[in-house]
Amino acid sequence: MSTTHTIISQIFRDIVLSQNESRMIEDKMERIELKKGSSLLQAQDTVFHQYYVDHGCLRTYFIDSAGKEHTIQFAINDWWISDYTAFFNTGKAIMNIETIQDTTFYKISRSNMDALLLAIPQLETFFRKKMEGAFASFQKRILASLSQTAKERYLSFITTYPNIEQSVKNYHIASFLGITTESLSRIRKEIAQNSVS
Amino acid sequence: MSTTHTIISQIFRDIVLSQNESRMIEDKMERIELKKGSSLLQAQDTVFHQYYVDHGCLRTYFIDSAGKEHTIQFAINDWWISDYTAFFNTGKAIMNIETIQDTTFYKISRSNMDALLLAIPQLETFFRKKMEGAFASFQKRILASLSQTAKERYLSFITTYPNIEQSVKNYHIASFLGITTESLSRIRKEIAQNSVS
DNA sequence: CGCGACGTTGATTTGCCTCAACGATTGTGG
DNA sequence: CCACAATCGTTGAGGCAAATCAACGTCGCG
Repeated sequence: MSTTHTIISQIFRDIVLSQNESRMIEDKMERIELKKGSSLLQAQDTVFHQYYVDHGCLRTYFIDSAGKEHTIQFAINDWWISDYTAFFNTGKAIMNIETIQDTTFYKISRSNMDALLLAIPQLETFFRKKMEGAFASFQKRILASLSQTAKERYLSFITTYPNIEQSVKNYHIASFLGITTESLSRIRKEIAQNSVS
Repeated sequence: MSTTHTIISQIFRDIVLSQNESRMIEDKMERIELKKGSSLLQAQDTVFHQYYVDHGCLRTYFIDSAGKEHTIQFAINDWWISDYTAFFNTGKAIMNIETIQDTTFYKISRSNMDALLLAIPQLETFFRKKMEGAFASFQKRILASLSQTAKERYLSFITTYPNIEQSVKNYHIASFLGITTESLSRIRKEIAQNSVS
């Protein structure tokens, strides 16, 4: 059993695949290793791929009209990531994707994915579930941004991503939470002080 | 051709359905008319249905820990709406759904939908596309909340929903934008003044 | 070692909220 | 159909959370 074969059964462990099906998928995905700070996708590019992170960390971010970066998603171990809005229509990206650590990931193109979906119908369910999960987490973020203070959002962030803080820069977290680095720094200070007393 | 039959071909006009298929769908959907201010779903309810609006207006909102309402989505003509996070898992709602005008809509249960998806595979694509559209609009909202001021969000709101303003109360719009009614009022005043000068 | 990137802290400003009062509009019963 | 109440929208004063601007530590790396 090859290493790649092993990773395929790991990625799709929710469904049962024959050896043949596994090999088909393996053929359509490409393994890539990149150093920290590499760009995978830039706004205006046509989005052909989605990515599965084996280890390391990717993030999607977008740059607003004032030139500020906003992090939309971090992807660590076992997460899928892309600019999905563009990926679904094979349209132009509005987001950027980059590695923020040395990262090993697998990529699959929209056309290869469509072929696999036809050949292996169970994958339809697999990707639909991933989609529903992503949808739910987006909704959760909207609720959070409407109803929570920056401090509350930070606390729930470190609960959701308990180990991410060592991996990512302060300003990445700040841009995910929708605040400045200065504000994040003050929030951390406040939390540290409260937990001492 | 019955009225209901007509509406079915209207709802699913993106795909081609045989008369038989149309009738199958018709059997699984229920037409409902409700007066303004009626509740369709409350938080904690198990979510069994999604809804297609024929005419009128529905909204989903959630109530945060401080008791404040936040509008997540308006649904007018030809929109689908539900608490999708819960609908997908047949789980408990965190949102509420109500009519904010006299509304005619159709509802379909998860189990009936699953049956239809099996019987009419094209529907899989139809609903996936709807899903992708909803996903994109959620993403757009996250971007907006991260990068735009209340005034900018209001301006893009009235562009996106040009005719909704007559139908919905000020405080519904405010709760959608994540601001207070007072702030919305001031924003409107400011815009009116600028357009005069 | 020294430079650049990153994080922290302080002073000030700003956008929006809160609280309060007051018009405007809508709906309802007599 | 009018009168009155309830609901909704507007305006003002004051406050607060977070942004901005600026300066200064700190850490890692060539």
